[in-house]
Amino acid sequence: MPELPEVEVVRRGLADHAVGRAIDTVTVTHPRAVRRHVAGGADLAARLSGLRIDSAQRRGKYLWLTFDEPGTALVVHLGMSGQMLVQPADAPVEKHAHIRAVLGDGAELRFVDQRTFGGWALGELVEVDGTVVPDSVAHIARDPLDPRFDREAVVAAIRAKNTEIKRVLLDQTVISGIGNIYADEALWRAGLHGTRIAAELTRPVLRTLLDGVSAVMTEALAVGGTSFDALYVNVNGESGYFSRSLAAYGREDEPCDRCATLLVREQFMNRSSFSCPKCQRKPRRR
DNA sequence: TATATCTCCTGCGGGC
DNA sequence: TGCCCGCAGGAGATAT
Repeated sequence: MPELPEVEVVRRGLADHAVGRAIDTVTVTHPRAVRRHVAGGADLAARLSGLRIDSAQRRGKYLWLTFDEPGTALVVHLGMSGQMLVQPADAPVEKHAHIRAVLGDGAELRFVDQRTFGGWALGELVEVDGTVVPDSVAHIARDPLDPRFDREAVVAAIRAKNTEIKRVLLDQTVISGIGNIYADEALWRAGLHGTRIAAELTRPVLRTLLDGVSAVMTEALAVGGTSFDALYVNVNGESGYFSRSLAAYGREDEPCDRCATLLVREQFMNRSSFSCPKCQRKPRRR
């Protein structure tokens, strides 16, 4: 499941293998992959044709390409299973390849997405808080790897929320890039249960939590991100290795690395949460 | 306005 | 073998 480290790996791959190349033609074969582009797949294909890719950028789990046409960006969200692959044009077409962009030198940029939660859309670049981002990304908060990430401002934003801390970590308008996996990992590192009320946590505790978020993402990025199966790969189709280093996520009934208590799985927000019942005490109420 | 819940989607694995 | 069902979860839509 692509979260910030996985999306950053993909962005770096696009920077290495797609930037500088021109787009000849684009073919959209699944309308759901362009549902966020309200003018439709034909419009997206026509507008991309002939553009040269100038840069690959990212905020949180969103990434976008800029072109030699100023002000225009191709916003890409990988959803749960999206892949951006740069392939030789004669390589076998993947079963779930929904968009194919033929690049000028014979390669193809392909958007492959089994569960079709992701997609492409063209957007206008706008300036928000001193940074230029696509308009559809304007509401997304800075992520922990952003050089202008303001930890104290995020601490204040979290303490303003009268809801569970895990919900807040997953709220991309407060802090971006965190999904279910890294939320569980950061909460485990901070010794916090996800149902603790955000507004009741102290500033030092939240600073520790945010430092844990940054650390786990940096460590994951260093080994290519987290892969459980073939659904997350970089632009060359290779998986990351951070799943071997996870301390909480997916480790139900395994001993906690700190205290050896067996980790538990609980339902939260219609998804699974993993925690240590000893290190991460549940709040008394709720 | 803030918070909570629902919905979309497909492949896999388990149970029968 | 084949069918059914639950599960995985990001984010926008809808409900409270």
